[in-house]
Amino acid sequence: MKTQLKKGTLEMCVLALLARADSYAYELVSRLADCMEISEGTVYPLMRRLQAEGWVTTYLVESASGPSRKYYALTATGRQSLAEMQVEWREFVAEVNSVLAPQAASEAAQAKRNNPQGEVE
Amino acid sequence: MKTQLKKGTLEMCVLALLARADSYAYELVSRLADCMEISEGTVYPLMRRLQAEGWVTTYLVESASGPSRKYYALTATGRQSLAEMQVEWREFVAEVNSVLAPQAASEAAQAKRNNPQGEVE
DNA sequence: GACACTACTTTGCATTGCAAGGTACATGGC
DNA sequence: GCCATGTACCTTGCAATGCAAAGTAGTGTC
Repeated sequence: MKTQLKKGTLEMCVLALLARADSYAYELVSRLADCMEISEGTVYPLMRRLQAEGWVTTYLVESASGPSRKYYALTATGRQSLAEMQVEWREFVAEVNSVLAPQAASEAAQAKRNNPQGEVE
Repeated sequence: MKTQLKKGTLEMCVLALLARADSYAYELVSRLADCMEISEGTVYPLMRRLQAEGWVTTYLVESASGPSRKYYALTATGRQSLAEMQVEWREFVAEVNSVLAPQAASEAAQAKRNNPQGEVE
């Protein structure tokens, strides 16, 4: 079931990590493992998709001990898309929560208004 | 993109609606439309899946004006599964939020502790 | 009967996770 | 040198589950 929940969120999570620091794909897998998991079989096609969208660029860095690393950096377009995804995510979470418990959802909406990062709907 | 976000959540949302009142599939579509959308092509196979899992039972009710309606009712097993799904959903949301903004996520975790419905992790 | 609405159903497709398999490079042990 | 291990990259087949589109059936209205 978790796998299905993840669909649609991993791109955004990867972009969010890259917004904080450039990474190579293998490193992203371990950085993400702290909070959630993404498999290697997923991350490479995913990075390719992000690149095709123009959301990331790549550069190679020689490694002192091992193969060279292909780093990914967020583009301005990618940063913009990440912001839009985050808005969509928040709206989506609110929608689901309003289905699960309409009363609790309105409390969550209040908490969101008090969140400095949040945007008033 | 929204479509992918929805994957994994619709079963839970449908169970949540049924927890509040029995419904027939077509009605579920319109009840859900208030907060989020589910297409007809989705809801019927989904109801079949829920039934196969033993989470819902069905009964037929003659309609005064139109074809008879196939109502779905939540079973005790379904109610249990719904509760488990909700726990998983909350954990998942927290995970994603912690990736998006590690600091804001810890604030959300505090808000969750103050939520009477919440469960302390 | 034709049309619109309600209610149900199926099917093909697109998308995107995962697991498994593989390649290449560097290092260390035998 | 050969093998094992770890790092880093990559591909492929599959499963699952949304959606759109097509269809059927019952009822009411014109």
